[in-house]
Amino acid sequence: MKSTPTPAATQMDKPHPCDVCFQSKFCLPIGLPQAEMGRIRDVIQATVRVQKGETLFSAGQPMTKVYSVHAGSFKSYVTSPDGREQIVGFHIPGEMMGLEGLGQHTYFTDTVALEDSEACEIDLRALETTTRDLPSLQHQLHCIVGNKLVRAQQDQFSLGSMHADERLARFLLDLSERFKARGLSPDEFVLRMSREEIGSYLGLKLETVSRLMSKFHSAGLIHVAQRQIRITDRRALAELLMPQT
Amino acid sequence: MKSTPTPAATQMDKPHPCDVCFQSKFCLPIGLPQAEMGRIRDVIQATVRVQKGETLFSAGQPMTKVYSVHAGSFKSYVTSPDGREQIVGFHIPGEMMGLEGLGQHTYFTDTVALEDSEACEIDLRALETTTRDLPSLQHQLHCIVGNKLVRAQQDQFSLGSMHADERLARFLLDLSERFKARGLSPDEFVLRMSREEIGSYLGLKLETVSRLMSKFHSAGLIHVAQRQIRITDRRALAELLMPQT
DNA sequence: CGTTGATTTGAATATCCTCAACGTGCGTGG
DNA sequence: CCACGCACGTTGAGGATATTCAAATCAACG
Repeated sequence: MKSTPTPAATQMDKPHPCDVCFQSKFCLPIGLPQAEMGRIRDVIQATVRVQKGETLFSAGQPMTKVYSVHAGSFKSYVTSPDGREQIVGFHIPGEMMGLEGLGQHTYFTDTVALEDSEACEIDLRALETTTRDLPSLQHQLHCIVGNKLVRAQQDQFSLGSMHADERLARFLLDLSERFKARGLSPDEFVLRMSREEIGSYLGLKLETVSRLMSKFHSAGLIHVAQRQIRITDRRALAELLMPQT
Repeated sequence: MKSTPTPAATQMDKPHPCDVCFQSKFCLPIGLPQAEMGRIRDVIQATVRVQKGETLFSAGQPMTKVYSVHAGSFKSYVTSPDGREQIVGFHIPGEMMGLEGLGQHTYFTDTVALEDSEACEIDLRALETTTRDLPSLQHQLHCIVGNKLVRAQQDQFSLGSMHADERLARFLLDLSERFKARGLSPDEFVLRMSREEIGSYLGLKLETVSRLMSKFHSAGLIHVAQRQIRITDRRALAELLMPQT
């Protein structure tokens, strides 16, 4: 399954897509010394292909790797003893998955591809060793987990304090921003997840999500055709998040 | 404000209370070489006293330190642009605060003492430097952030998939476990936060929390007298979390 | 004691959910 | 190429859960 055959150093000019997660604007700026970039790349072991619906890793499994999305998209969900599932995150290219296993060395979520996708494997041992040598990589890792924690807190806010329509608006705007950060169109994109999956993530039922999509559509905030979304009135969508105005 | 005057090495026999967060059962077992323990202690700079209601750090502030609770308790909350507040966590002795700032070097929550409390300051630079030299400390830090991420996902499950009574039951059982892990009674304890604060954390209104406390009380699950709680039927409380049984 | 803030309790309401029916798009196979 | 079936999505009506508003009670503290 190894699909990174060329030594890292030879492709310095053309960044490997997996570097994205180490170069996000929130973290280190691009432009590290080449030697360091080479070593950072070396912790990326291989690229695995995962078909739509297939599981990348499961809760309870011993954890030896973290992953970054190379192409496609994934969902992560937790399952309670009585079988209820809650999606705790969607992942698009450049984002890391599996970090919550850092402590127990056990995955805590089931992570499944939403479409045919590819993920980069990063060996945990190699990552830990290399971060010790390479302060810039250490900092990068801290950035990533810090931002994961921030995102989790934002999700908590959404679930705990926002109304259904605000949650959906935030979801759409957040996705839009993330696409933009990856160089994709922020205004027009395809949802890779079902209404039910969106609902699970937002703590809503699929019917509620559907109703709100229709409501946003007829209010002229977005154009919806199945999973194809176009944001037509970003400002109004953003204003939903500030109810008093 | 410095209240750790004695060199770390001289008090090896009697662990400093702040070590707890570096020795949790979920992370490294106690019993590191003394030299390492000494260096780990050295990253703990000082102990700050915070009076009830005072702020330890605020969202948006530049972040140079993380903190661990030495004594007392804290709440962390996020505030939206329109002024709504959502408590995203309570912290008891041995737990770390401020880690979500790792990425942006900016705090993302307001963290406030629920009672007169003490927190240990840990300089971020010192922590980063020392973790590079000390694999055991690096691993410890990874454990802590990993467990933070797991906890955040559990909170997301609670907020997104559980009913009000289940959320409160989980809250009480979770607190109970954390007290137990710190050597305190798991069955009888004092809530340091108001009904409103519990409600904020659980995504409920204070009246709902109050009603459920009363309901649990009359159902014989717990004994409630203001903020004094005694868990009288742990099993029944736990069964609330598995609705089908 | 009287004031203040926190908590409890009640009644009416709103939001979101459940159940159910219907529509739409897409792939498969005739 | 069209028809069928199936998964997904939409829409409606009624109901449940948690909220809002309001009032009463309790505890702490000067």
